[in-house]
Amino acid sequence: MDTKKRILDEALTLFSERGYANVFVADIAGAVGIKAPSLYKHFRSKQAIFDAILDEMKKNYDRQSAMLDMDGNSASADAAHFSAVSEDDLVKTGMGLFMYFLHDGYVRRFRKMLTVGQFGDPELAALFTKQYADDPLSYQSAMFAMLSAGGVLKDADPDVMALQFYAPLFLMLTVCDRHPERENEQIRLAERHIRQFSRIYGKREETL
Amino acid sequence: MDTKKRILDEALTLFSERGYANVFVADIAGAVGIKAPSLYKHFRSKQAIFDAILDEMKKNYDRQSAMLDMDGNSASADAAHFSAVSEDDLVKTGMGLFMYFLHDGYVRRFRKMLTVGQFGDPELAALFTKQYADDPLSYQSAMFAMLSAGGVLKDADPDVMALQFYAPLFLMLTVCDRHPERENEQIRLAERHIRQFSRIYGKREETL
DNA sequence: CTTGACAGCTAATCGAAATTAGCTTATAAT
DNA sequence: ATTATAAGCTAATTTCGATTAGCTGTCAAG
Repeated sequence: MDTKKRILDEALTLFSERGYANVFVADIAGAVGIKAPSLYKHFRSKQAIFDAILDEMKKNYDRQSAMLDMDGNSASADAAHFSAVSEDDLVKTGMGLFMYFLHDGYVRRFRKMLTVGQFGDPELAALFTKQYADDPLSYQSAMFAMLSAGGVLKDADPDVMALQFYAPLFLMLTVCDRHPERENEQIRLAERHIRQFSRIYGKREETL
Repeated sequence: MDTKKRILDEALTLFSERGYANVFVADIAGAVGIKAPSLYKHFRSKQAIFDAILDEMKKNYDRQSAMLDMDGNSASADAAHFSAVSEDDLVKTGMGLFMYFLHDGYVRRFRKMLTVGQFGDPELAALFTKQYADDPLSYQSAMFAMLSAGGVLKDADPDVMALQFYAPLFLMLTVCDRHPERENEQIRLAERHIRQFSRIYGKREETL
């Protein structure tokens, strides 16, 4: 029935673990519980499976970023939202985002697949940069600009603030992707990072 | 003559651009100006070429990190070195490091190769994490600890300072690797980052 | 001069993996 | 009941890319 979906799902897992070239159609079939030739009842080729995953991902990302206001265009939220943000608030939302990226099976596998497959394919490279650099930075930059305007944070360059807030989370994600056993260590570090960020940029004088 | 070296050099370029599996021995041979079978006069197999690159890289890294004191063990430098560091000093050394990582052909191609090839191979994943996360962080953490002790910077968690200093540079490197045309934009951003970092953590009150 | 190692070449060979052919069964609509 | 379609299987077939065989020319040592 939904064999087609199961194929996409298992293929994504395998691609994200070993990369496109190191996954054989027989592996995908095996994971689904069928034989390789049967895959061709559902997809024209191995490449078509990959492309289908990509399409689905793009749809998902658009939906998700619409939901989270994570895309670059969002000047939608207004300053009121941010006028009363505490350190704990920042930690909560920051860690929430981090944990979501870290643990959501779909997001995670897709990130790994992109990391693996990107070079040589300009389209993939662009997608990677958009999703994991430009969009988050642009969203957070807007957010920090409002936090500054709202008097919650110091009045510093919001692009740089976004960079200093987000880049550490990105680096820790890449570490976790490669070494799942270091997850807890990285989660603790992430929290320390956000707290310190909040103290450093916060206007209120809290103990340093 | 030094055909062997030329093979390693061209292979590294190709691997870094397209990944191991997408490079054919014929491509490497072609880049060197010979035919595929002739490669086997110099290396036992395609894998042997890859391994040789890796070995050479490890040697280079050890030599280089000994030179730059970039490895984890270096508590060697003493506080005196750091007792009188200005914002411009930090910018100069930080940007120097950034530009070196960005432009040095060898370092750059190796980083891209590791990025591409890492999953599925635990040894490569470990190498990547060591070279591009743990070692720089640990070195810089030590450095910031001294800068704090020396009264140059505020007295904050040095691990987090290192993370907030280094991770943005790392993120910008990955952007540049995928989109060379954005290099200048990223270089400017890197400088803004370092300056702001220095102001935020600096003890002297400079204009914000 | 001649011999042997070296580095290159062309023309096989080998192997692995994707894809196709063609058969079978089940199910659902006519 | 019949038939068409979907989805699976086994057994080819095809393709492609790594590797091997075996020949050739060069050049330095003797």
